[in-house]
Amino acid sequence: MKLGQVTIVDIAKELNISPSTVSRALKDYPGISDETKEKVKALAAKWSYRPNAVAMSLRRSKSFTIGVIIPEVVHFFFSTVISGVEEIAFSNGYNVILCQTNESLAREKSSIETMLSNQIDGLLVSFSKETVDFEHFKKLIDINFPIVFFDRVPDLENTVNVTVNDFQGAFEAVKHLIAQGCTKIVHLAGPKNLDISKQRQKGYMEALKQANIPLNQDWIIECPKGTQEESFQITKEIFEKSPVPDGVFASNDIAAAGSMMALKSLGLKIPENVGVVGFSDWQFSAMIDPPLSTVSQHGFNIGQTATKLLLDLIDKKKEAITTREHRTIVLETELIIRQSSQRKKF
Amino acid sequence: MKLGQVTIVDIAKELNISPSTVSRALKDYPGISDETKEKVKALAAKWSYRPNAVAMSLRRSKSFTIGVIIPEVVHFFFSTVISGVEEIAFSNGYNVILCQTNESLAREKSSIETMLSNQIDGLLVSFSKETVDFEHFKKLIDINFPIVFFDRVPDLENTVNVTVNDFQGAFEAVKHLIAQGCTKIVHLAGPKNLDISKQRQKGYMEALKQANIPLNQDWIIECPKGTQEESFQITKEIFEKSPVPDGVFASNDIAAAGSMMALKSLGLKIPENVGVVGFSDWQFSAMIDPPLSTVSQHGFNIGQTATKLLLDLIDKKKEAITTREHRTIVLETELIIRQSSQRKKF
DNA sequence: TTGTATGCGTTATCAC
DNA sequence: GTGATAACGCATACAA
Repeated sequence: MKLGQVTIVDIAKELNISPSTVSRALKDYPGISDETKEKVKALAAKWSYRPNAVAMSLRRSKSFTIGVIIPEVVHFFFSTVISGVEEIAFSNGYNVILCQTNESLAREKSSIETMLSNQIDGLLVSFSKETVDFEHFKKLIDINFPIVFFDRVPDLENTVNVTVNDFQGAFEAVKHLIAQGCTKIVHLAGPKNLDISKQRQKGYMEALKQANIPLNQDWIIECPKGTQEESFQITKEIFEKSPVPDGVFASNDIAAAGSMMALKSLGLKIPENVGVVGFSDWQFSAMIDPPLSTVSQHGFNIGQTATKLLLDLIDKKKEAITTREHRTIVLETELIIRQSSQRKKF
Repeated sequence: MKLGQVTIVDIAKELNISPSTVSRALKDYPGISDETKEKVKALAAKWSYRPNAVAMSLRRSKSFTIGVIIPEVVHFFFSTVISGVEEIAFSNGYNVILCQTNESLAREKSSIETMLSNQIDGLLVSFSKETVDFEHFKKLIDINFPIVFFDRVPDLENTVNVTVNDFQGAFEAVKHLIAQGCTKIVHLAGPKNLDISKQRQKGYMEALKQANIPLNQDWIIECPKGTQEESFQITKEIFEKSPVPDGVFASNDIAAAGSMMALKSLGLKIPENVGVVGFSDWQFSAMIDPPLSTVSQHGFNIGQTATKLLLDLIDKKKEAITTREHRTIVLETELIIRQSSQRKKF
């Protein structure tokens, strides 16, 4: 019984055969006698031989590892996505190596470098809020490196993206608020440099337009940080002015929750005085008071879809199919109506 | 300008020097002329040379990668831990490769195999609820493989563990409930095979004992799944019987939330009729109605601490210090008092 | 059916 | 100061 890592050579020596025979026996190559196979496999099992994936990576120029770059792990949506990624990757024999950027561009760049150094076969990215220039991604795309963007997608050519229909999701959320009798609806918008923020804002505007409600630019407020405190503050300021709004559409649930706290502190009732809808369906959203209506993005599904696409790209690359197509998969959102917006029942 | 991966050999050829010289120049080895260094570094930069970490791993038998095994990514506590792990790993030049077991033992085993195959330098583990036999870990510990357990720690010798003081946390939570006037306190316990569950239950019992409150075994109910639905159901059943309890101490916040919903549905007021305290301080806990009192575990800190310990173990192994010590770092918890348990103010 | 030789990219150890 | 060589563990083209 050997200590530490047993190699193919150890087995070969013990059985007085060549390493290549061992290698072939272990992989059921045709043209190896059953007897040899048996012997090799038995000893491999006995010594609990474990192939060295690093050596295989080097030899075959393939690591069976994909990298995932996300802004933050501690973010319900992203952790859901990771879960989906991990699921598909694992069942296809791939490993997942993870880096969070903490919304920093510098960290994003260095993480990518490290991952490339580690010979990842492909990359899954949701870039940071600081990322406005996409050169570091463009370089990879130009050399046809498999990469799939999700949720936050760049304005670049020849990319493969997975997003949800943010426009439609926002549109329906606001349409719902209007149907519930809201006419003065504030939009707590996300960071301006993210396309998802723009789309959600567009959806908001389109819903107002279709209902012939005039747009009040003062009621579109950017929440760059997206924290509760921020939206708490912003909501307070707006609702202390006149005219007082009767609806809030927040671009994420955390902002919505902060907003709800502010409304409560002002003595306003939800949904009677103000209807509120968020975005993302965080885990807490069903549990707060009142339960928050929101737009679900199905993060698990995004993760799965993005990973499947990435594995496709990796396979295609292997087959030397170099025609790279630009593709964006848009998954549908789902409006989840809870109490925070149900004014018609009250 | 070369396409694809540039190697040390490419640079050597271009400059008509040997690969070893290039290697040394890049790492500022003594005994290389400044001129050569300049030339090499310039070309490396120009061609954006990126060292092949896989080749280095093979050569040096060190991958600068650590594996993390957790039950679920979509679990606020664990995602917080990951965040801490990633932080320390990254700043020490290590990569993090992640596998979730989904609470399955089979998956736990195969994940570990894969990671070992990938030559990880160390392992961070919080094992699955199914894991009652620790042979697969024992094997690793016996060969002195660097491994640190966190949160859920095994009953094995010579392990390095990071936990929080679950006993003390539970003790203080229940003591607080008693101080708030609760005398009939139910305990929604965690899975029996986890030490953390046992500790929390002990803390619960000790607090009762010190207050001379007789223990009612019927009021310790195991919630093996830990879902909201489960604790909702269990709570309903208990509170429909007589005598009706006036306090709930749940071994996690999700269970507490489910319990609170059940209480509300029974027309009971929180905290007036029933005081509730949870465990873990999930993100949603401050936002539900009423805000949930809970015991914070400081997951980020756990992740950081465990990773630091692991890197220590890895370094020690390198130095061939083989005296393995058994060590358990116990981090303190923090009782966070919110409305769900504040009966004295009402 | 099996063995030999070579190379994946890097670096430590000699040698010059 | 620099170069040649071997080795990390494995897979495979080519021999036998």
